Amino acid sequence: MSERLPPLTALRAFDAAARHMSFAKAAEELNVTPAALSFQIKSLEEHLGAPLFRRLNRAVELTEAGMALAPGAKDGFRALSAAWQQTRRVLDTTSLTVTAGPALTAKWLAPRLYDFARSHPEIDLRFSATLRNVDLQRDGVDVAIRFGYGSDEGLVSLPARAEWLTPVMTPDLCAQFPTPESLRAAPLIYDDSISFLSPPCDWPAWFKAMGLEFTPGSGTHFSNADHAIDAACAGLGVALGRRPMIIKDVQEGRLVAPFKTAIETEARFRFLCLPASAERPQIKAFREWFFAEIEKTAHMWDDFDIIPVQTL
Amino acid sequence: MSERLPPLTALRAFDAAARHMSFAKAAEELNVTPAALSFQIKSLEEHLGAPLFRRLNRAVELTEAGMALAPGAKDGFRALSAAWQQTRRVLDTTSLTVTAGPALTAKWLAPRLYDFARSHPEIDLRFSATLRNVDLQRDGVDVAIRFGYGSDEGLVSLPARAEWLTPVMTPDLCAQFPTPESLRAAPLIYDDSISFLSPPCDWPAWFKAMGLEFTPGSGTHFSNADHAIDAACAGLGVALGRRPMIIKDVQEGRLVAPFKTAIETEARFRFLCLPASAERPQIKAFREWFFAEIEKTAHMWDDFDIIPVQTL
DNA sequence: TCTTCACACAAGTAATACTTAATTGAAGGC
DNA sequence: GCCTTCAATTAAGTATTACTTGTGTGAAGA
Repeated sequence: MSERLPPLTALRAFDAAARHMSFAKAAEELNVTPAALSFQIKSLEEHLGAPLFRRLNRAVELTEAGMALAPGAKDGFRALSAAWQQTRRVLDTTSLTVTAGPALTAKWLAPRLYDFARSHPEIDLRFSATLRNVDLQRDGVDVAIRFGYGSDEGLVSLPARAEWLTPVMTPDLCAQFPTPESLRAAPLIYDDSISFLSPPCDWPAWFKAMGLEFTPGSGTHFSNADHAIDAACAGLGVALGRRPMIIKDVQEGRLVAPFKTAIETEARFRFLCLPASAERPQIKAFREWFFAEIEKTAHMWDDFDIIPVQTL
Repeated sequence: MSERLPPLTALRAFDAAARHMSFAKAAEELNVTPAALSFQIKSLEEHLGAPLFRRLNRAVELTEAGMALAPGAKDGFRALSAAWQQTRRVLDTTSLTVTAGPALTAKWLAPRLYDFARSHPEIDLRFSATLRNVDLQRDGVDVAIRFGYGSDEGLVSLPARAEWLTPVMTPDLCAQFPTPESLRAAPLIYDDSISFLSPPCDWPAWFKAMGLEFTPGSGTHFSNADHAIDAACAGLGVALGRRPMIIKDVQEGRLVAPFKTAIETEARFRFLCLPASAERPQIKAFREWFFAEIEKTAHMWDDFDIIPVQTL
């Protein structure tokens, strides 16, 4: 093995050409003329002592050697590029991009974010509500708040408080169904966004926790947790609401949570960021605000019986 | 984020400097003068708009930004380097480096390799017997033959025939201990190199397979399988031998395997190579020879009862 | 205090990368 | 079958980048 590495510009030219399978497109990506790119590839092939591309009529294809080089080159440059982007981001102490699911955004984050923005006017806050599990590195997102059991390989992952569910409804509806037993006759609202939980955290689980027989009947299903809660606010029925989703509506009297029993799941919200970003000032500020904000309302549920769903 | 990537030579200079934490040593690695390297780092810092190193009296240390960049840069260049080396190796159709454990080498491979070398005179064969699990990519090894249950992430892994164990001893000793029952009084040889197997494949397991009571007494222990077999050849006692380890000595009459019952483990020998190497001619030739060689002697054990150890 | 060590700077030079412009060679429309 | 178009190549000239030599600076250690 003569040397550790060939000329890097030539290698980058090869990477672009292999990804596009076209010298012209690769040249465009690198902002050079096709001639320059052709020359780079040629010089790399001379360096190696064998062709990397087979030149066809109006296309190119990789040789054996090219096929051996292409994936590693792609990975290598991707790693370098990611590292560089991350370095640029570390230097940026003003902007902060946060992503979270639509339900948490609507019911918990959005009403509170104004408070954060006001106490940190130097931070340029950008927000992206999506269900898609974004790639922090690739998508230029600094912080993600995600719900689930969490397998956050390679990320800093800080779990929030335990998550549990309790029935909520309008005060009017509560007058009609004042007891857990009577609830079985009430119109029930199902939140399908947490149907992935195992063991399940749904109406059957809650009734079981109360020691009540329950045969699932019909009910209204919503794919988003915030829609389920909104439906409950509108008096459509009784929803099984998660702590962060119901807190605002309960505080402001639109909903009541009359039965002081909740079922707890092991799934939680987690605060996620890249390790290299964990101590950046704006991220530290957001993290501290986020967890402080959760603690602020923790006392509200002191009189609840919390029953872990896996013990049912 | 202005551009995708900074000048690559500058980035490589940074990588070397960060790995050595010294501009002088980095310059030496890249075969340039310290001045050139210093200039490269400076240009990279200008590109970024912030310093990457903090210049101390007679040392340098990474800044926040430098610490963000260094690991990614290291990974990136390592990936590129590995890809390049692999590409060079793909072009080499003459040399072949094989590694295996000392026991398989002594008892199975070494006696047969001459045959392979003779029928492939064009291949420059290099052999490395070690227990260490070498990294094919890093250590420039083309093929590894390893024993175990196999978790060969990222490698082409071809399992050999099922592996089983049966008692072997010298003919003289066999006259003294002609039956499985009598074996309990015989001097037993233990091969500790397979003590990691689960469920265990040792003397208690074999006697259990025979339906015999057995209380483990003393015995001679060897850390290498080949030493255990050698001891059996010397008449020291009865060893529980694996198929590839005993075949030569049984064929040539030094040992006999009188009890036609063997215990089978799920662990096997695997033929391992890098995916990019799988179709290189010399590796293909070696692979085909290896598996054909195993088949050659498969008939020898046709009259054996093979009892999977996990059913015991 | 003097020496040594590690890096920085400046000027000049060597090497490399890139552009423009013309060329080849084959596919596809007419 | 001819012409057009497309993709890559080649050659010559130019711009840019990378490197060397030589000198300078500041601090640690003898």
